[in-house]
Amino acid sequence: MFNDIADILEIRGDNPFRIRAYRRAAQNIDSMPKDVAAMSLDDLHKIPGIGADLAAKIHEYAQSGRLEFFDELKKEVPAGVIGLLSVPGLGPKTAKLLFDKLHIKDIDELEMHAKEGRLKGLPGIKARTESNILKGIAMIKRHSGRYPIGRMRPVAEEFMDGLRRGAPVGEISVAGSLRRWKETIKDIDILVTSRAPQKVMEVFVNLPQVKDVIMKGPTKSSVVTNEGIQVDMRVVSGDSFGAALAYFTGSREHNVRLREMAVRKGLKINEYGIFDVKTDKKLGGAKEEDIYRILGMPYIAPELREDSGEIEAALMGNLPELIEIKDIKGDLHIHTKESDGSHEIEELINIAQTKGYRYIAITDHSKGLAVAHGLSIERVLEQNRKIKAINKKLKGFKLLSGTEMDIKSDGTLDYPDDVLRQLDIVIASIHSGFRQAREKITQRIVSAMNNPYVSIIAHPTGRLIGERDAYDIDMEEILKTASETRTSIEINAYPLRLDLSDIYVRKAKKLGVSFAINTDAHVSHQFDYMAYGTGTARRGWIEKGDVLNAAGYDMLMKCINLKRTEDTRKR
DNA sequence: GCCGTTTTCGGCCCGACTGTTTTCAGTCG
Repeated sequence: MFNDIADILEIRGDNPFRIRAYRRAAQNIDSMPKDVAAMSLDDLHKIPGIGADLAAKIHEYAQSGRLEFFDELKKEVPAGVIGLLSVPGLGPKTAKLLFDKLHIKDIDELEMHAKEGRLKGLPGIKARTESNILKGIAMIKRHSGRYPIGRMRPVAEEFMDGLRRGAPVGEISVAGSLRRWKETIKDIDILVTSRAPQKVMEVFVNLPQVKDVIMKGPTKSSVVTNEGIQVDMRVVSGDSFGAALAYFTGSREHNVRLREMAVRKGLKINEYGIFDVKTDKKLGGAKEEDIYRILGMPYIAPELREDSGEIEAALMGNLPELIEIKDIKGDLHIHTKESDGSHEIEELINIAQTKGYRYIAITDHSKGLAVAHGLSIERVLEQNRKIKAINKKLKGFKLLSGTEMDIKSDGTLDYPDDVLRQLDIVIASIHSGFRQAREKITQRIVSAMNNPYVSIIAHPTGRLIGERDAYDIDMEEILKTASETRTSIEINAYPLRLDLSDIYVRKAKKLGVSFAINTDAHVSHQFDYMAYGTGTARRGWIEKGDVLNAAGYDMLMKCINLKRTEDTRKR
């Protein structure tokens, strides 16, 4: 709602800083793990960017379900006019013009007018603008919104390969939200250094996967792929690479904070470097670290750059030592041919060893998940025996016998304790009853965590990004129970899941929860999904010590057995 | 509309590209 208000204020031509205040508040609320509707006025006021006025507005909406200010604004500018802003190249000034002069109230009306050539002749609009608007409308009709990161990474890699092969590039890097490992990505940002920017641009806009060129200048170009994905590229010289990377990686909010700090110190930051304002002398910019160092801070990892406390932490020397992919010692959630995977155990061991892992857990589905050929008690015990036999032959590598046990829709577990006891590790997860009431689903997971043999809750919210919403659970209750019962929460690295999500990961960490970062691999190449898992973990400020499968084998087994022997079950 | 070891009033990040303009506004990131 605050974003909509900001849009309307923008169309009205209101004070830009007031508009920014609404946007900043919206962004900060969006990244809150807590429901702001349940917060007191005092607590609301503590959220950065929310002062007396916005706190009162949130409160008003939480109490009455309405916001009078918003209702009043909508009388001035109909909701559909806000929608016009989603057309690329069409901003608030044009939206206002179209609404005032032609009474265009939504995208359909805009398309009609444009097709009939009735936009031409308005001040500042000629044939070119009209056709650009039509192109923009066609584009948002094809696809609007964001793509899951798993879809975007490979596209970015293709572009970078194409540039490396065909263009005179030095350094090359993804930037933007892709580099920050956000779970969904709007467009791909690529930064390169080159002494021949024009040449790079020519190669870029002529890559085979490019369908349309949105803009093309000497240092900055944007294209759209055949699939409708926008790719922005920026070329700078080597001595500006760091500054440009920082600028282009964002987030916008993080950059604004840095630049504000710079201004107070008599400095200026842009994509070319960090400068002394008075002398215009360049103080740095070849490396990202320059910017942070000159502002008096340690380097802040891209995943943290959301203006959600990382700058304060950096200034205080309290930044986390984020987990890295090389810290991962094994994958604890893997399927074999026995259920719905593609490989035999022996093949999986080979793949794991090439990854440098010290152990993996074999966790096929349990009997309740018949569609995935879940293992009967007999089959899982047979697999357990087989794993123990293989283990004897392995050197410097351990195989854990496990299961991804279904938490059935009535809340019971799919295997009895005397079966679970024989396995090395038990993951529990939900595959049915997604639409049950909040208390019911929460209770299913809580009671699974209260079982001493359940070490990990896999994909705890069941969401599939862009396809299926999370089921309705009381996350607070689940994270609290996880912490109390020494149950790890999975960060499922499957790119469509990324479940637990970054915001909750950070909250869980504050509650003392431990994590397992697992790929849920069903086929060999999915072992590579681990990077998405660590990316999400890093966005949640996770350190090596928070992660079960960053521990060595002995410590891992110690953690699992601690819960088993302690028996924290509520009786 | 927010915010303050420079300020409770007066600031609030910075630059590239496009299309329409004869010098710049609008849009975007």
